[in-house]
Amino acid sequence: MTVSLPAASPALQSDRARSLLKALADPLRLRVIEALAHGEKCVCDLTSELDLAQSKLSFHLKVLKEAGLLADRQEGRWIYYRLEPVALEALRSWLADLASRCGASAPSCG
Amino acid sequence: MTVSLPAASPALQSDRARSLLKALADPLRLRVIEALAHGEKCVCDLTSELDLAQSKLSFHLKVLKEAGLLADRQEGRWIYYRLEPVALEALRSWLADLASRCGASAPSCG
DNA sequence: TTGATCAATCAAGCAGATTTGATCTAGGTT
DNA sequence: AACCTAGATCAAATCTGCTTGATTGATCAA
Repeated sequence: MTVSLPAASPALQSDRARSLLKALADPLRLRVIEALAHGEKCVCDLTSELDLAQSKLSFHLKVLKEAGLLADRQEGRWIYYRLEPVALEALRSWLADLASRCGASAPSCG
Repeated sequence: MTVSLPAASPALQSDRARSLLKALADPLRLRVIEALAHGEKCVCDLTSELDLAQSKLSFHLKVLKEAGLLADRQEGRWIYYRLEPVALEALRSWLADLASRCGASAPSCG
C-alpha cells in the first residue's frame, strides 16, 4: 500500500538529501558554513579569516552553492556569500522524517 | 582538562557532526539507512534486498556502525543491524543549532 | 590605457575512499 | 570429524574528490 505523503515540510528526496550531506561532510566546508552562520561575508574576508588559498576557497564555495547551501551576490568587485537556511531546514526535516519512520513501523529500530 | 561536557541533547561537536554527515553522504549507505528505517535486518537480507556484493555491504555497514548510526546484534550465525535513532537526533539538533545561530546574530543570513 | 585586486576556472598531481575478489573465522549441520 | 553458510577482513586496483599553481575575466583606480 502506499500511505499518502505527510503534508507539510517536504520530506526531501533522498537524492537531494545526499547532495546536502555530501556538501556538508567536509571539514573545510563546515568551517565556511560556520563562519557564515554569523552573517554574510565576501570571499576576501573568508580567505583571510580562514587562512585559505583563494582557489581552494573558491572551489568549496562552489560546491556549497551548487548544493543550495549558499547564495551569493555581487557588489562592485566583491562577492558576498551567505547561508541559505532553507537548505539546512530541509535537511533537518529529512532527518526527522527518517527518524519518525523508524519509530513508527519498526519492529525494532534503535 | 578543560570545560565539562554539555549536559543535554545540545550542540554536538562539529567534528562529530562531520563524521555523521560523512557516513551518511554516500548513496549506498543511504540506501542501507533507509532499508533499516523499516526495522532491523540481517546482513543477508540486506545483501539480497539491495543486491550488493557481500564484502561491499560489509564495508559500508562498518562505516555506518563506526559513525554510531547503526548497532548490531548476533543471533546464531546471523548478524542483525538496526538504526540508532539517537545519532540521527544528534545530527538534527546540530543542524538546529547552526540554523538558530544564523537567525540570531546575523546581519544578513539567508 | 595601464595597473592592481577580487574571484572563478582549468590542468596536474595527490590522497583518501570505494570496489573487487580472495581468504579467514565462527556457528550450525550431518 | 567434515562440511556449509553468514559475515568480516585484507590486498590490490580503481575512483573520486581535494589541493596546488597558473591563467583569465571583471571591476575599479590612476
